[in-house]
Amino acid sequence: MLNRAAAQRVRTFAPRTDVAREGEKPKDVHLILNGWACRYKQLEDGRRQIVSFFLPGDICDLNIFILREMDHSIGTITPVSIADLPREFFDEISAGYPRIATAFWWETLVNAAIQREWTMNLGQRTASERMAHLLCELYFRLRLAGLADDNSCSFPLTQADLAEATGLSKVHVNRTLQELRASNLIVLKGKMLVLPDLERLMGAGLFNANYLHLDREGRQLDANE
Amino acid sequence: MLNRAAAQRVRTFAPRTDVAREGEKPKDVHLILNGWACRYKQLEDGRRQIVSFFLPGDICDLNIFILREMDHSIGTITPVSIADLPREFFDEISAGYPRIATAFWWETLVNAAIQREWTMNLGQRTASERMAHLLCELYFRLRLAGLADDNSCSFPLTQADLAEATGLSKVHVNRTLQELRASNLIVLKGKMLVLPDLERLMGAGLFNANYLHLDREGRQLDANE
DNA sequence: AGCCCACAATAACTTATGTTAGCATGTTAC
DNA sequence: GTAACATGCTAACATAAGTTATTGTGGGCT
Repeated sequence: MLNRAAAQRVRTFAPRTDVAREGEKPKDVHLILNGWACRYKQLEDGRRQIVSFFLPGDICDLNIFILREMDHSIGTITPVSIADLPREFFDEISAGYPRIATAFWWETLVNAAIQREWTMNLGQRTASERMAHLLCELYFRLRLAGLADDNSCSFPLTQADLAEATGLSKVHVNRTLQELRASNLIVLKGKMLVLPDLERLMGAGLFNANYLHLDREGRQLDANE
Repeated sequence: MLNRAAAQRVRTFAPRTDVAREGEKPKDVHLILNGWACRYKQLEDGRRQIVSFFLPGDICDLNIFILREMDHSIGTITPVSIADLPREFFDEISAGYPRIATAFWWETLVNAAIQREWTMNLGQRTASERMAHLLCELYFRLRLAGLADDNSCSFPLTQADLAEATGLSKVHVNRTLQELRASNLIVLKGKMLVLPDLERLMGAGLFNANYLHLDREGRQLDANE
């Protein structure tokens, strides 16, 4: 179903380019087929915040076309291929396929939960907790998408990206990563992340996976674990 | 429609009590009829973050019952009355009332946008920008709900609440409020907030109302302005 | 009235994180 | 191979925000 719809229109983007910009009228819903992207917001003076990451399989803002204009931008991290799902696609589904419609609500609610957790992350966690937490989240999500090995995954984010996502300065991100390395919690080198002791990293980040709602019926079976 | 449904079951809560707790199975959707409430998350060591505020007319997490368990708690600030909307209510609506279903999507998407803006707020804005921004948001939302005068509104949050919402310490919240007072941007006393110069406060908070999506068809007419 | 308690205000001091700058390393293009 | 650029690393220093503690203030009880 999704695959058929996705076949309708696929576009590819170079790394570090915008897929959609704040202020534009949202048209289609985007399904990430491949690569990493992010949602970001920017202040007039240039300060940027990455507010979420999109991994393969993620859908950007279901039904976003109900709003008049984008309040954020979407940009790529790596090369990305995206399927554009038109409005009619969703109208059909909500009319005729209640189980799929429910799955869409699920996706929307989980994304909202992730956004809340980010709020918590930025508001309450220290730099190293925050970094550990973010790495855990990305690892879990990648694993769910079948894109992580037993304790490692590919990791295309630069320290500058991590800075924009965590609200820390680039220098402090570097310090924080050194600290996690020194504690043998991570091995991060050349776009590859290894987590030798996920349990301890989760502890260090006060990470509780409940907000990812991994327990949805049918979901658990798809995950590679 | 909403009113009829709301009549089904209304409960009242004392200030500073929980309406729902993290870990519980979500059952109904809550519609706030009266009073202020908030969504919050808590770390094992007690650190708390308020991740959003609920004002009268707000709906907490539409279709939340699709998830297996709550990943956050809902607590009251003031005395609150709440209507519980059962699952069947939403099933009926999405089956038979597409315009109302669309309105629900709108509510959901705007809440997501607010949550993103909070992420930005915590990640990039300084303490006083952050505080100014939060006050602007609450004022705009109250005005939309018909609960604000020309330049003032009732304001039941304590400095401790503001600290938990902004990720600042109580002491620093106090300092920050003093600073805003000294610049004649706010008058905050006895649960009443006056904004003598909204334009300047918005400037101080780098506040851009676009994320509230006040421009929805039909919405603008209801707002008291 | 007088007590209590939550809330607000300040002060003195500590610390986490930001800033600026310079250098090292790696990757891509020609 | 080497220029050019992006990314990563480190150091020295500056500052915003946190911490602890004390005092003030006002509203609600009995």
